[in-house]
Amino acid sequence: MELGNVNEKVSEILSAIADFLEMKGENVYRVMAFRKAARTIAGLPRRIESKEDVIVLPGIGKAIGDIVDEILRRGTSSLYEELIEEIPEGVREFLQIQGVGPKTAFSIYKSTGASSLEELYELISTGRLKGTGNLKEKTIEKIYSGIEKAMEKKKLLRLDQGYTIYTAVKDMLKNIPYVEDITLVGGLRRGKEINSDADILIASKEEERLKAIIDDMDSKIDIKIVPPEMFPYYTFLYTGNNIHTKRIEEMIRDKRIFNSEEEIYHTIDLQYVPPELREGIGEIELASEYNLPALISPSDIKGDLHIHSLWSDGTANIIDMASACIKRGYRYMAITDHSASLKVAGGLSPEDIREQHRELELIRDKLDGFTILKGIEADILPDGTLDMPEEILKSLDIVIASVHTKFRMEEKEMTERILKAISNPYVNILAHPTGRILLERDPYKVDIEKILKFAGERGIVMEINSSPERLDLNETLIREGKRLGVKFAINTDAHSTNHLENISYGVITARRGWLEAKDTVNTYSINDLFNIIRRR
DNA sequence: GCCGTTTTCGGCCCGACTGTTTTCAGTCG
Repeated sequence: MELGNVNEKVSEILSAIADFLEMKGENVYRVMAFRKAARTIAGLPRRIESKEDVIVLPGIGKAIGDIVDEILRRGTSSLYEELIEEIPEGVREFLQIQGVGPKTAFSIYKSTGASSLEELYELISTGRLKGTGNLKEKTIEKIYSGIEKAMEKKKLLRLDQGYTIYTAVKDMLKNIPYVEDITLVGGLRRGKEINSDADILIASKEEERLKAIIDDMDSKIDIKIVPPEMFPYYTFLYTGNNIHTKRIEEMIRDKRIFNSEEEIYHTIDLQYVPPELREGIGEIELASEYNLPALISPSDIKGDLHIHSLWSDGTANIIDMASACIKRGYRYMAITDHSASLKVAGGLSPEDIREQHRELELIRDKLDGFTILKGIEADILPDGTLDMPEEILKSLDIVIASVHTKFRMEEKEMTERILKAISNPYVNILAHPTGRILLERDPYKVDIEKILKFAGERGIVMEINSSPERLDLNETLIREGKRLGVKFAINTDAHSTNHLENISYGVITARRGWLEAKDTVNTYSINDLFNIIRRR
């Protein structure tokens, strides 16, 4: 088994088992147990070595422990093998189609034998899905449009998926002596949240030899090999968008040999433009005045203000989350579990909150120089009220509000709903303000301009959600918000200690939005942060 | 499948929405 990927592999097999069991109509709690175990293991900060490492974890007992043990020993599980004997692995892809769940996926396979999105697409295109199983016209239509989206999605890469590929390629090539340098270029290096491929640039004098090695790589990897002396120039050329690179190229004329990317900009008397800014939207003018924003960097972050724990749907307890934050050099974190109405996420009732606070008091005393803020991620109900009584909100250090239900409201309604919620004097932060899930769910219809304006005027902090699946706000909205005087919080919305690492995606997105440290409240000291929050 | 400080069996995760179901099954968040 590949080093470092053990947890992911175990987690992947467990979640496949969950999917297959669900398709077969197994007891939902058994299914949930596998799914939860998969999530817990994926979120662990340490590589699991043995059964003993996992059976101590919440939600993992002897049965799943034995399965993990088997995967660790032989790389797979006999339960998993039995299941894919019955249902081909490709049938799981059907679950990615909007509106298709385990039951429909299984019945499509049973009645047609289709075992991949492409096969299913072919069946529908040629009208052969009609009359099979109990699928009627409207459902088939829905599947048809969903399947195109799902196939499209298969071709695209989120930021995290792109980095994973890059890391793997880098690892693979690191011991080849004639690979002199390697870098990410293209949209991924600029931090774009969705890309069609991972553009990678390699410096080598032995293009042909190298080509033979990288020839059969994934279609989503685009590798270019250039002579080492040209590496800085091509790094520049393949990184910026067209507008940016064309303008710079006109300025540098025919010169191609540089010692570094920095030198390219300095040669033409420009300030060095960081990759995230190379979008051709005014950065060159600012660079010519040496007046680019002093972009925020990961080391500016002093704390995370949106963190879940075992109290709701997180997979780690509060003390473990705190330790992980301290390890990152943070000075504070806010525990913001879900509130009561979000039943699926184990939302906390007012009584739960009081109990959680008793635990927090105990932990607080043990942590020197690190502050845990008592918080909540309160659900914004359809009418714009929060599902937490005022007396609880009053007792908290920080209140995050967010929408988790009724996504399909009309724009006017949704805008009013959110405005009402952030008018609540106890609300400090609006979390994931557009609700999008990249490649899965569109943002809800909302007049975001109006929200940003209101937030700017009233001192509501807008969240940049660092989860690579969300990354809302995007760079355009961040710039717009900044113009309207909005302050931001770059949060991870961590549900496990591993998720804290996602902060880098939030920071790169903030940089694309031209943010500086001072625009972001979680770069402030705890006292300054408290001052901002208390002003509400 | 997991869990338990009155339980080793019997609860866990629920409500809204949608489609073709005339009384509910499947999906989603």
